[in-house]
Amino acid sequence: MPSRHVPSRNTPVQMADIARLAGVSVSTVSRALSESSLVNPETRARVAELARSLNYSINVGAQNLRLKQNNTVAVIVPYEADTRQHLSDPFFLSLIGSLADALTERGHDMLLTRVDAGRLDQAAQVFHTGRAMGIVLVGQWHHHEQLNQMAVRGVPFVVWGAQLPQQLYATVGSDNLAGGRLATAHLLAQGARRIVFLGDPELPEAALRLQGYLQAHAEAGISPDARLQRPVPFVPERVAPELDALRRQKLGFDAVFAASDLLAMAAISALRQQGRAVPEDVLVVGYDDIALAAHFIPPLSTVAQPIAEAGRVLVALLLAQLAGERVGSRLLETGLLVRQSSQRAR
Amino acid sequence: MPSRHVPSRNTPVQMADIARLAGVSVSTVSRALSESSLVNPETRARVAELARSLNYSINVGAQNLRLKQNNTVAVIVPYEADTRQHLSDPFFLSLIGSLADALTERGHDMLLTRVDAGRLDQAAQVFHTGRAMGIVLVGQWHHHEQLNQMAVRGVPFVVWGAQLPQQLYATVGSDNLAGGRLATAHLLAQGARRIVFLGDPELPEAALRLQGYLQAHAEAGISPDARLQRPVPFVPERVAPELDALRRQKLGFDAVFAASDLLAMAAISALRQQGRAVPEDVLVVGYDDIALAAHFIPPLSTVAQPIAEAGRVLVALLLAQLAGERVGSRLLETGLLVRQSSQRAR
DNA sequence: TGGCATGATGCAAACGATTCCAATTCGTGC
DNA sequence: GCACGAATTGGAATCGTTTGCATCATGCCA
Repeated sequence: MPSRHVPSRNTPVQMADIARLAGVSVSTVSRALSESSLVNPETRARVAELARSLNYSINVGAQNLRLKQNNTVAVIVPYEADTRQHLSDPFFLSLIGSLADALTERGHDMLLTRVDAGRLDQAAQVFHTGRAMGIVLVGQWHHHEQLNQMAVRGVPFVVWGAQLPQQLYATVGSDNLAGGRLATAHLLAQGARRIVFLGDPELPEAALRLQGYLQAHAEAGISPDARLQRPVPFVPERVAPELDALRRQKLGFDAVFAASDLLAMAAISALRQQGRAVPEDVLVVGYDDIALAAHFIPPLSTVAQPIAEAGRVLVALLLAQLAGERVGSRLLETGLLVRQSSQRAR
Repeated sequence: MPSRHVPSRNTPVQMADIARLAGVSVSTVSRALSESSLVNPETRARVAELARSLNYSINVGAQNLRLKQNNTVAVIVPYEADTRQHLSDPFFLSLIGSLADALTERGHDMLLTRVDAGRLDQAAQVFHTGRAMGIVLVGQWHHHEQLNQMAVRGVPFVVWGAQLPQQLYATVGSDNLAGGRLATAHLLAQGARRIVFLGDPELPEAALRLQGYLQAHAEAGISPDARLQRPVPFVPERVAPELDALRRQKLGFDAVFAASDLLAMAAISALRQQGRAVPEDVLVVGYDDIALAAHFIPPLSTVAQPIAEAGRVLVALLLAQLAGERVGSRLLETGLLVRQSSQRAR
């Protein structure tokens, strides 16, 4: 029994159907639907009405093929194959959300893809197969050379990450150096003298934050203990063992600067396990300003990255590049948000 | 000057190019590349080699058009137009990550789209325009009727959410009723007697959790104070005002059951502001088991939803549906994770 | 009334692949 | 020596649109 409201068609209606019913040719239908001035206003209205009543929607695949166009952008998230790590860091997820918003705003489709970080070159496939007009690469990466090759081959893409020397592609990222310096200077100003750095310096972004950390020390005339710089991957589970190791090695510290909020929260939690209170015994600053940072206990001081802006800028740069412009990298401003986790109780 | 490694072509290489260079017809190239047994093994090898050296990749748009196929799945996230709320709840972001994993595993592309929750019917466009073979709808929704209509029209889709009566489409969701009951029963067992419920009962999922809350009370022979059921949207900023209102109204309570971890964390934070400690003064249980729940302070008791499984099941159901099977809804098991936030200090 | 600009429409060739069918070559059995 | 089947290959139609070009009717002006 057919539905009461809508006659269900098994085969999708297409221009030819409308043409037949309207008694015109497909050419005319095509022109009418694209508001061409070549077609008689009356016919145009008739066709438009018919299309609407038939619930017609154009086949974008065919359209794209004919027009050699495409308005979908691929957002690619590399993952570490060895850990088979899933998409989980709230910051990157938020960035994806932000990209989704920015792309929808501009009327583009977003193709979300994950690729093995080791086979990053195959990211270009999505472009070469014509599935996407351009690529936004988001996430941690150590594959500078592969990206340069992609750029040489003319694949349009932008990267969320750190700006490196000899770089043939455009990146968007927060000012990691300044961020690291801000956070560390703040901790020093609060009286901290032995500050642990948590983060993976193999990732350019984290490396720059570490550099900022060192720079702040230099500016304050303090030479940091290198043993307090702890290379940990961005996985919260790895934090507690690291802090335990510090304790076993009897390396005292009075503050922690973590290269991500997730690490910072894990650190606070681990410290609590050790019986050390934040901020009373140890000061902590994170990085990212994820949604939960403000609601953490204690509220987490952190270096804010402008996420909403990040999505917009990434998209803008990609589109500019596609328009033929020669675009440079963009550094987004970072700001230090001082909350309770880094304020020495009076 | 051409690149050292790869001659950069401005126009993408296609079958015709290979055919010309190999001295065969496009038909043969097509067959060779699809490993057809119709073509001579030698020619096949020659063509394959040529394709590889030219860095050829097929144009999937054209292929899809010809084959009337399509292997991209649209993941649609409705948003509330009035609040213009962005994609931010960690749970939904994780679910998207899980879907991305499940789809990549099966070799499908994922198109991420946001639509105005008021215009949910236009979600079907992505299907009708042929951009996607099917749809996964994720997120909060109050649009039962619109979804039923989509189902009637034959749009293939599955929904993450609650199972409702008179439902013509398939949903996947955790057992919200059981989850709400588990959490509440646990709080009651811990000695709580006045339990606040935080969540928006206009959303079917939250409504079921509330129903579980009531059911647990009934089973314990306790009649809950209706004034403790607070309808708040899933926005952390709305929690503190709600708890303040409770205080002004002098409605005492000794526990909180929040319909999401985000709300629970906001609640703990707000309580702390009021000078009430968790779990010493108030017990708290959340819902979702987001990554941070375990690292919160105190570690958050919560009802775990199996996120990784959720993605896999959603995809499996959609594909089954596309294969012509008549699929029913699926309820995923929920488990209560008791951490410190709900354990009365001894 | 004839010529011509103008407006509205249709035909057919693309876009880049797949596949049915016909054509060609070759080997083989009678 | 001829017919027939198998193995390869090419030609051409097709998927659903767009668009250059040709066509045709109409109106206007001389």
